[in-house]
Amino acid sequence: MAQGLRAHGYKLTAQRLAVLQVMQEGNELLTPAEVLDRGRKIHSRLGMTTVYRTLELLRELGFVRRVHGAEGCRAYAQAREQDGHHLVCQACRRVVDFPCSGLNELIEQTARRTGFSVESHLLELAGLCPACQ
Amino acid sequence: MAQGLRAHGYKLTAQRLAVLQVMQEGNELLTPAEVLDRGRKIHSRLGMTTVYRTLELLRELGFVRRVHGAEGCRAYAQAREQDGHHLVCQACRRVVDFPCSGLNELIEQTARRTGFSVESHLLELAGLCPACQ
DNA sequence: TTCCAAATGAAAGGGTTTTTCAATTGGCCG
DNA sequence: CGGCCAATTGAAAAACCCTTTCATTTGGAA
Ligand SMILES: [Mn+2]
Ligand SMILES: [Mn+2]
Ligand SMILES: [Zn+2]
Ligand SMILES: [Zn+2]
Repeated sequence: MAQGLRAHGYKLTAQRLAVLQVMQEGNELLTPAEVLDRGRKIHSRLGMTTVYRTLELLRELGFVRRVHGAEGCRAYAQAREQDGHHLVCQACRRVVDFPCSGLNELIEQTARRTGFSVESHLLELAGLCPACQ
Repeated sequence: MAQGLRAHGYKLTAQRLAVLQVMQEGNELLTPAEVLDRGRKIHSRLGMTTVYRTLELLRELGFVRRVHGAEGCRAYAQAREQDGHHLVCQACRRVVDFPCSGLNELIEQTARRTGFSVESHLLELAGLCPACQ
């Protein structure tokens, strides 16, 4: 996945590798402040600005996805599934991916009924993971 | 809809009526700042704090819904459809509602596969309205 | 009317995100 | 290998957004 950065012409800096590692290690939802905390344990010289920039970069490359849950509106989680969505545990913030399938019918029907062209969608599920139920 | 406030035991203040009217008049996405601007034309003595409080109140009562679109993460739009979702025009910010049907299968399948219990979901569509296409 | 809990908003507080810009550095090239 | 330079970084400041506080006002019941 670090190779993905190279492949897109981005430099492999210690800061980016630290953020990358943080996002790959856990499977919880992480705020930028939490990514900074964890990232500094890997590379002590890491600034908040870089965390913000790197998370957005990883998002553009499809390595992480942003989550707009109840728990604040800016959080990130690893994107395991290509073109998938997140299901978040409300208790422990664990995240799992699920594939985006079964939405097409709803989207097409809505487009037909409203005359809109649908360009993108945002779907998130929240609930309780097996351990927290 | 003002009656809805009364029915739930809330006072009918000029401020609440102004916010209510603003949300009912247009069919665009509105940020709290925009609601304040428009609301002040109806009731000049209206504060930002009250706008925030009233929008959240109207949301709890189901009269408006919050939208987490690309265009900032806090915006509100009138909820015409009970238990529906929003489809937003990326160009002019016009909003239409659509009913939430056809998601159950996806949700149940995801719950089964992950072991999570799904308590809530967030779904938004974005695209271009007929006029903007 | 009188009365009071509910409602309001100005001001202050607090946290988050972005901008700026001088210093640093990854990686290409000779 | 060095040298070079555009890309990258981060400290500081600015901008932004939202919430809390609390003295004052007010809707509506009695
Ligand atoms: Mn999808
Ligand atoms: Mn729904
Ligand atoms: Zn859990
Ligand atoms: Zn439009």
